[in-house]
Amino acid sequence: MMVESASETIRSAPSGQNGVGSLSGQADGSGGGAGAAGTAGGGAGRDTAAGADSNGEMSPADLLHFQQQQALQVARQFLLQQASGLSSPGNNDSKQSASAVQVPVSVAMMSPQMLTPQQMQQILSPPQLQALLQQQQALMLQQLQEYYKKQQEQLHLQLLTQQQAGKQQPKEALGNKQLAFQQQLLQMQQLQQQHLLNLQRQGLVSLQPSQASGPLQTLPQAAVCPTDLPQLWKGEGAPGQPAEDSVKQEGLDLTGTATTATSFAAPPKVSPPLSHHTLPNGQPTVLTPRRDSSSHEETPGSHPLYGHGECKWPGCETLCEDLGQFIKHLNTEHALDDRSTAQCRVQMQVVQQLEIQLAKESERLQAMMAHLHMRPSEPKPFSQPVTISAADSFPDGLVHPPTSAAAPVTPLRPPGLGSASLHSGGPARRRSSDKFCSPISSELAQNHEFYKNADVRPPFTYASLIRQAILETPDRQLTLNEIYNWFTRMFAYFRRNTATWKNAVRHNLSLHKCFVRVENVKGAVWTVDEREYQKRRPPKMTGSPTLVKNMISGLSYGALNASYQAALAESSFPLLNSPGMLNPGSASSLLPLSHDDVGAPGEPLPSNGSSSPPRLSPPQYSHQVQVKEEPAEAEEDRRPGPALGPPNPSTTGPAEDRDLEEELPGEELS
DNA sequence: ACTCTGCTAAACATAG
DNA sequence: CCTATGTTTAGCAGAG
Repeated sequence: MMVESASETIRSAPSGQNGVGSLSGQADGSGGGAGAAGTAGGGAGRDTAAGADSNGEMSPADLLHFQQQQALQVARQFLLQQASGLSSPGNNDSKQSASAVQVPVSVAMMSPQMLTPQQMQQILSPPQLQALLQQQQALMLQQLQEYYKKQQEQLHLQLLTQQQAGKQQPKEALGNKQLAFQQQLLQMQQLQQQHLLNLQRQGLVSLQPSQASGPLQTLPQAAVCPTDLPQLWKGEGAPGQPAEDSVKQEGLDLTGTATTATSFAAPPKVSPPLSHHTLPNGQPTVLTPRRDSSSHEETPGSHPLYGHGECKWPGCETLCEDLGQFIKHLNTEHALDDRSTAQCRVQMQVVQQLEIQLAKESERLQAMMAHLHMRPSEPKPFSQPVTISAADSFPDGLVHPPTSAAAPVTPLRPPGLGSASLHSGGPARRRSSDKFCSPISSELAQNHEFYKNADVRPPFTYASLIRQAILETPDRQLTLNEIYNWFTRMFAYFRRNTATWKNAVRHNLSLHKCFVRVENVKGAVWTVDEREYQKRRPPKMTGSPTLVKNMISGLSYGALNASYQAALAESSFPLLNSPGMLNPGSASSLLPLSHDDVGAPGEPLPSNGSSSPPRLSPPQYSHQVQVKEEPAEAEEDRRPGPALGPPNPSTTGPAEDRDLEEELPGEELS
């Protein structure tokens, strides 16, 4: 038990480095520095974004309420007018309605506030209603447009200033800022859409496509910002509710629950028009919704959902010869229906997941850079909007997408170290980076694609790489040649200079006691003695004082205990960080699993096909520890073995013993 | 300045 | 003899 918790704390130490973003606060010492920087960054970002947001002055909910109020007012006015037999000359609509109106005085005298829309409908004749609606529609649209225009101006202003400021900052920072702004923009669009929906819902706006394309055409379409999902689906369930309550009491609360259901109809409108690439105000904003999306071929005459001659609608891939055909296809196959909306929804989730991922990774990068003192690394606002979205992400147990987006996220950009370490080339003595390799499997897992393709020297020591290679296999043993293969398979860098690094590998295998050569039937294989490996690690863990401290304190109680904890820390933590786990959505469900897998450090990398079922995990782990017990190198264990022995079993408990039993026979084979 | 660690190079040994 | 595999030594460099 105690061990468990202890290992937890240890685990947190490396995490301070690796998962800086989230756990920054954890690490003390130097790690703490990085963490502090990271958090500071986040905070600043939040501020900035908050500022951007607050520029709106009105929250979506507020705006909606305001509009509802307006609608009510108009309605009241209308009723009053009708009741008093006055028809306002300025109101062209009133012409038709005036004659038809026979509003019971009793009703008219009722305070209009008491009227629900339904009541109004009962009271008013269709023509009257229509007139009313049109009137309101016009009014609201005007208001909306004014509001959004203002918003956009502000946004653009901000964007400009930010871009200028951003020039001195790292590209990615700028990119992120832009992203933030794009998101804001999208958010705005979403807002508009949402309002439209609300109007629609309230029956205040009829949504004939034709009509919608009229004055409303600038409102919805294209990008549905995932960030707004919650909003969208929650209806106006925004934080500030007081106004809403009052509105509801006034009777116009059609929205409430219905919202959730109806709002769903929103996205669909997205599909039909292809001409709408302009932004809300018709301004050809610089910020195209998905300007740097994968579809670079997005030429003027193209459609975001059309590329390489096929429909890019998720899961569609229908071939279309030309744009026209595609559009036809789009309108027929992906019209506004349940399926399309559902797909749209899923896509939103996907995007949202990606954005969350991006935010996390960015944050981590910042923290890493800060920690490395690579740059001033001012706090970047970028992560902010995403952060918000992340916070909101699944507010109300919305259908978490079947993790659709979850797993596939494979960051393909250079690992944390940034350009500095990328000068790979020559006799890179990037040992320093070894600090960061503590959670090697995590780092590897996350950037595995990157290393695989980029000719960049991995920031890991040969020893750790070899270990990783070995541990990745089901039986945690490899021949020299297999190790070579692993290197070349996993790292583009090791496809060159073979003589050099192979020599180094051999050298390391021989040199380090942690690598144990085991004679096999068909030759010799190499295994890892975790205990030895961990034993020599502590001094290296400069990056995480916490860990070192723990190790030291642990040593005082029992050397092995500490090293064992360290082993635990290293072997288990990375898994929590493995790509799949990064997704908040899936994390919760996966975590338990990962915990089980703790024993299999190699796990994260699927490449090897290794991995035996999870059940192996506990055994696996002890297995590693157990390796030392191999008869082959009994000599090594002798010294530390006995002394360390006692504490060890106590921690691992029976598992280890069991493993011993399992292992020994196998080993004795040789 | 010293030590530790890691990398590279190279010499050497051994087995197939 | 050649090659693959291991072992060992030496020098250099970065970091604490």
